[in-house]
Order: sequence, then C-alpha cells, then structure tokens
Amino acid sequence: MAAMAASPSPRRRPARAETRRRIVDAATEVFARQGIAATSLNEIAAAAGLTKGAVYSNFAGRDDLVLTIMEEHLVERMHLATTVFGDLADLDEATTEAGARLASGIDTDATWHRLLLEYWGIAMRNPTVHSGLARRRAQLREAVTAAIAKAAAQHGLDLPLPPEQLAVVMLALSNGLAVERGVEAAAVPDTLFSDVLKLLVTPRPQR
Amino acid sequence: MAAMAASPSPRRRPARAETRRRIVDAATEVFARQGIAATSLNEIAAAAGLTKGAVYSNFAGRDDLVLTIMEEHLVERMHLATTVFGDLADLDEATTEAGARLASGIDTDATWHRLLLEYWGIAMRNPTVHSGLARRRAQLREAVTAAIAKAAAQHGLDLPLPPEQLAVVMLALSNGLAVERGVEAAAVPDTLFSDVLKLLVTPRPQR
DNA sequence: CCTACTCGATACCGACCGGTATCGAGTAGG
DNA sequence: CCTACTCGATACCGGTCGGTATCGAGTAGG
Repeated sequence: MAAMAASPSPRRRPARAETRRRIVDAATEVFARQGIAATSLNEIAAAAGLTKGAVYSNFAGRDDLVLTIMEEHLVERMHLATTVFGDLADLDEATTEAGARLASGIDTDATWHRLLLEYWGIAMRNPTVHSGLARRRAQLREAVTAAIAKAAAQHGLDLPLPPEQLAVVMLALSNGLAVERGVEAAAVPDTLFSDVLKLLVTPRPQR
Repeated sequence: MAAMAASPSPRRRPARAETRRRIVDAATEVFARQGIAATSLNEIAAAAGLTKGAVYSNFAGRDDLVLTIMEEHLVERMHLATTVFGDLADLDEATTEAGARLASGIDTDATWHRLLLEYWGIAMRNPTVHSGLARRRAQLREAVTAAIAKAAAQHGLDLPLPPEQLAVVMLALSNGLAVERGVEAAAVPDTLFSDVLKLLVTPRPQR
C-alpha cells in the first residue's frame, strides 16, 4: 500500500511486474521469429536483457510462459475478429470490406498464424493445452457467429448456411489460406477471401 | 548383376533396402504419434528394432529421413486428391460425394494433417524445405485444378471462380477444417465441406 | 539504521540430442 | 576357402536443453 503513483522516484529495482512484461514481450518477438519449439529459455531471457533465473522467478516454467503469451494473443485476436464484420450499410461493400480485412490479416499476421498453428500442434498432443485452446476458440467462434448473424439480419439476408457453420468456415479459411499463402503467395489472390465470402453469403438460386 | 530374383534363399542379412523400409515405416508411425520435432533418431531406430547407426547407414541424417517420409506422403496424397473429384453424372451427387470424401479425409487423416502442418511450420523457416514443399504443393494444386475444370466441363457449369482459385480454396478448407475439427469436432459437421463446395460451385444468381 | 524479505544473476545438474569413429559379424565374388 | 566389402551395433563426442540451488544486491517496514 505504500506504492505512490505520483512519484516517479528513481527506483533502482526496475519494478515488480515490469520485468514480467519485458519477458513476455521479448518472448513474443523471439517466438514470432523462430517458433515456439525452437526457442530456448536462454534466448528469451537474453532478448529481454535478463537471465533464465529471472524467467523462473516470474513464471512457473517454459510451459507457463508459452501459455501466458498465447492466452494474451488469443484474447487480442478475438477483439479484432469481432470488429471485422463491421456495420456497413451495403451488402457488397460489407462483404468486400470484411473479406479484405480478413485477407490483410492473413498477410500482416502471417507470423501469428504460424504461431497459432504451432500451438495447435502442441495442443493436439497435450490435453491441458488443448482444453485451454478449445475454450478460447469457442469464444472466438461464438463472436464471429454473432457478428455474422447480426450482419445478416441487418441486410435482411437468409443465409444458405447457419451462422455458426459459416463462422467455422471463416476461421478455417483464415488459417487454411494463410497456409497456402505461406507456400506460394501468388496462388492466393488478395480478393479470394472476399470472393468466397460473397459466394457463401449470397442465398442459393432457385436452380 | 548376380542378383537372382527367382531364388528366395534363406539369406541371413535382412536385405539391402528392406531395412530402409523398416526405418521409414517406423518413423512414419512414431511421427504420427509424437510429431516430427518431438521424435529423436533413437526412438525411430528403436521402433524399427534397430539402432541409430542403421539410420545413419541408410540416410544422410535426420533431415533426410524426414524429407523422405514427407515426400512419400505428399505423392500418395496427390494421387488420392486427383481421384476425389470423380466422374459422377449428377452434379449434386458429384459435389456431395467429393465433399464427403474430402470430409472423411479430414477425419481419418487427422494425423496426416497434423504432420503436414508441422512440416509446413518447418518449411516456413527453412528455404530448402520450403521449396520442396512448394513444388509438391503446386503439383497438387494443379491436379485439383484440372479435376475441377474437367468436372465443370462435364456438367456444363460456368464456375463463379476460376478453377485454380477454387482449388486453392479446397486445399485451404481441407487444412483449415481439420484444424477446427482438432479443436472441437462437434463444431465441424460432416456435411459442412460438401455444403460449402456446392455453394462455391453453383453459378451466382442474377441478383 | 537495521532487519526481513524479494528478486534476479550465477553456477551447476542430469538428461538427451544429432552426429561420428570404430569394429565385428555376415555376405558375395573369385 | 579366402578375401574384399557391406552394414548395423556400440561407444562416445560436443553441445544444449529445462530446471534448481545458492547467493548477493537492493528494498521496504519497523
């Protein structure tokens, strides 16, 4: 209780939880560059200008650190996803915009997709990690589902597929197209995501 | 040149390249169970009933072994993919069938998808591996493209998207839905793949 | 001012990794 | 039968990993 917020006193000790942030930020960067499995605690600590001892002083171990980082990113990612399906008036414009933003996400967040898929691989062999990822992923799925349902109601569409299934397809396409982009960028046009989105949102013809 | 094919003589030495097969098969199984990165040469050799020395006698090293296995699987996978878009007469039936087979592939070949995505992660940080994967992936993409184009011509469809882009979407969905299935199987209905395929294959309405 | 405590640096542990040198058992060619 | 050779087992290398025990510098409370 003796912590005074108004005094920027020249404290020698760096701060209690600021070290934690330093470690998390450094680990995030190194993970993005090298991958999770290929990064050691020493590298993380060195990138943060600290040593392994500091990491073990702030985290239970390697797994705890990884969990913390992915948890943080997953939350951040969910907030982003919920805002993607915006409140545009025109349907064409809305789908194009949403698709474009998702597509740009694929590009700029390429490292994120790499990290997520590696984490997914870890989760597939570790029940504890799996349940955590499943929880977050379910939240994300529900958020996207709600956004799709809302957008559909707004534009008076009756979708050819249930919103929750469309949400799954969007998530799957996001990861899947990121993979194909990674293999050969030229094979995945920028407009592809929104093109597909339009096809999936447009009601089926009478045949 | 003295190799006699007609004599099943009781040779003590197990065979020349049979050992190689034993190693490949064992490695395939262990990789499927534990992942590539988490598997050591000792484990592979032990699973094959051999030792590390045998592996180094048949392969240049760990990377060479991994490459061999993935190459083998990628080829096998391509042959499978080219036959998926079959020669059914009815359009609905054809898309349903193709979607169902792709969907079942997602399920039964779950371990394959895990392996491929891990390998993709490796390729993303290793130019040599990347180029090899890109080569195979391009072949696969072309094969699927050709199959789609052929099926479209057969049914007199004019597709709402170019065949090569549809092929990319199919590949992306295959991986992406496999990921979502791994996270929560109940979120990905069996029919989802074929439902989406139908929507993507049906020509756009006049609006 | 002094004590009790926090936290990060240092040094170190056992385990395990990929890779290599060596050597002996087994085989084929003459 | 004997020699030249193949191939896999064994033993070992240097290096790196996650994790821990310890210790001293710095801080807060009294």
